[in-house]
Amino acid sequence: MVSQLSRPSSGDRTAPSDPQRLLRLRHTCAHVLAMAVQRLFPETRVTIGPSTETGFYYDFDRAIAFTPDDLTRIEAEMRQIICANLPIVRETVDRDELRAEIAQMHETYKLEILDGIPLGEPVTRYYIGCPDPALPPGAEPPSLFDLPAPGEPAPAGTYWWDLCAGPHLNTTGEIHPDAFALESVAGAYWRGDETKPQLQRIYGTAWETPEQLQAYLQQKEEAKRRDHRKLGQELDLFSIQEEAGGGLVFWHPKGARMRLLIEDYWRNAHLAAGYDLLYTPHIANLDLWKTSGHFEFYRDNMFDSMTIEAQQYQLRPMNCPFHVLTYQNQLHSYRELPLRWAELGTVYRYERSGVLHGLMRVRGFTQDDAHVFCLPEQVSDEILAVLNLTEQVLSDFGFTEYEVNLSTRPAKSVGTDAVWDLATDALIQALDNKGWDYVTDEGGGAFYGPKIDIKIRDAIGRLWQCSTIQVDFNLPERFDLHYVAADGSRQRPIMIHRAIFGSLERFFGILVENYAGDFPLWLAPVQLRLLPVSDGQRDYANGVAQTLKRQGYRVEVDASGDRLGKQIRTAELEKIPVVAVVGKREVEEQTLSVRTRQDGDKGVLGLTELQGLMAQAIAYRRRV
RNA sequence: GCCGAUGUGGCUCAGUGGUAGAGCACUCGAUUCGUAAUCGAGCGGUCGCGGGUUCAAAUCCCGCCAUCGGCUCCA
Repeated sequence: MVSQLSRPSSGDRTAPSDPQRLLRLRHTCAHVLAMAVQRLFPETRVTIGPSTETGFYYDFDRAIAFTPDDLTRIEAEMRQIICANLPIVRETVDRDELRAEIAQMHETYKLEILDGIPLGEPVTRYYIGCPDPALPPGAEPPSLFDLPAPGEPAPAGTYWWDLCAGPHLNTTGEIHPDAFALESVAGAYWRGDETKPQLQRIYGTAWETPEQLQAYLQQKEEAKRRDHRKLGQELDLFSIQEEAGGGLVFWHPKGARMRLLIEDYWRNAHLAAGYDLLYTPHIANLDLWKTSGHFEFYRDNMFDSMTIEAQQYQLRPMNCPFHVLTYQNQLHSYRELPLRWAELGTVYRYERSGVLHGLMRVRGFTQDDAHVFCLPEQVSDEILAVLNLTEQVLSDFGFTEYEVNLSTRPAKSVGTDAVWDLATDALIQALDNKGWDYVTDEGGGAFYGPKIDIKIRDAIGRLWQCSTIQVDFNLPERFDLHYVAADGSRQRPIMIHRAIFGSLERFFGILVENYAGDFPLWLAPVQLRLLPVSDGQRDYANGVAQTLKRQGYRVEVDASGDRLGKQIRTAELEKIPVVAVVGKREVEEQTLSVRTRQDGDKGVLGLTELQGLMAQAIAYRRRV
């Protein structure tokens, strides 16, 4: 057996960094993790352990839960294995022999994996360490706890193996012992299927160098610093309260002020882009949802219906049927189309308790929804117009980098293939006209039609899904919508669903994280705070505040009576963009000592200079 | 929903079977002060909720709720 093995060269941690090597390194880390776990907890059964974007994980089946202490021990064991610089050896094996061997080890998951490998494909295993031919199969190999010093050969027979297609590093020593870390343990279903047994997943992160690991950990800290749930609390923007229930958002005055600014911007942008606005109810007769198909296809996400005078009513999970009813309310000529109707429509969806997450995943939220009813020949241009509007809106909020997905027909869906092809082609044509690159997500569409999803990249490089554009041939059919064509015949309009923010709640959360709570001046809930040095300047400060408020600025006067240093500290902690100190000198000279968050002390300014500074930042949607 | 962890004043956290604590915030008093915390006093919690064990429960056990990290799902 040993003769078939290809021996690796010695450990090499200085190899040039390339993406393929990083994948191998992470995959090898997963194996080292599994080896460490099985050495420490021999009753554990192994499953799979791939690399991830930042590291690796391995799923284990073990009756007892791993504790944080266990992770520390496992990590130490991994470091032993790495420092022992054990060879990693690939072996092509006979399927039936391996099956017998695995069966004897009671590694049932591995057996399932083995049987899932198509006949004719080679079956390989990867050793860590070198199997000792003298050691009978299944026998306990020597302990790794008394490994030799790094660089010296490991004792013969110290090994572990995993059924695996690879590829891997050549030795465990190629992993830098200070460039990996175990991160967390979590539940995960076998094969990602919630009807299958739940396993314990240990997550780790791994990099080429300790510096890269540190950079990653810093990035994680940075994300924690920007967490909208933390900042939402600290800046008093919103809350989610246990008494009311999970996933239901309370907008506090400052958050509500920002939301109003966002909504105002949105309304103006839509009116300018040829949209009309609608307001429609939050509940409707259940029959409406049966007609629309939601009751059949979306029921899992709908709250239970309620009975009102022997009729069933349904809290809405989507706005589209209401816009359809509005369309249906009268006969439309082809001359009227396209009709573009937008609504900040609040919807309620049942989400399983475990998935709720701050503002990003809630049970009640407001979509910036719109539906375009148009002629078939208008579809492509209308989608292009939506893409343009989306780009304009997102970039005004500071997002200029996008990743675009085209999602095609899912398994659970309505309509004929021909109709789906037509809709998908219209989306592709619009994307081509816009000149945007996109990736296709096969089967990722809504049940009623294909869609374009736009993800935005935030200040620290993360992607967030916001905008969505969907072509729908289904609802017009179900509701028997029509328009009167030039020849007097009745024809079916095509419906485009679209949202730019997606959900106001989620978009707001993304804004908070993108700006880390340091909002551009046009969005800041409080733009300017005046700080009186002592009580004698309070009247002057109030007068200045009044003047600016009348001009539409959001201004406060610090009424705490604290000393100046404390007032500045408080304003900094609240991330107020501009503060103006008012002392005796300023009152005498009718000036203000201005300090901005970005630039610090701006010196003494007159009122008009301050207005100019602020007006410019607002006009350019900049931070100040 | 599932796995694991967590839940103590408005906020951040200490307290592991024996009379509930600190800092900040808040209120009051003194100070009227010049660019990131003035000093002092006071108010404030049936320790997430419900049940159980015990002479005695924030602490141990059970159930539920919420939050956090994941899985599945998703705006």
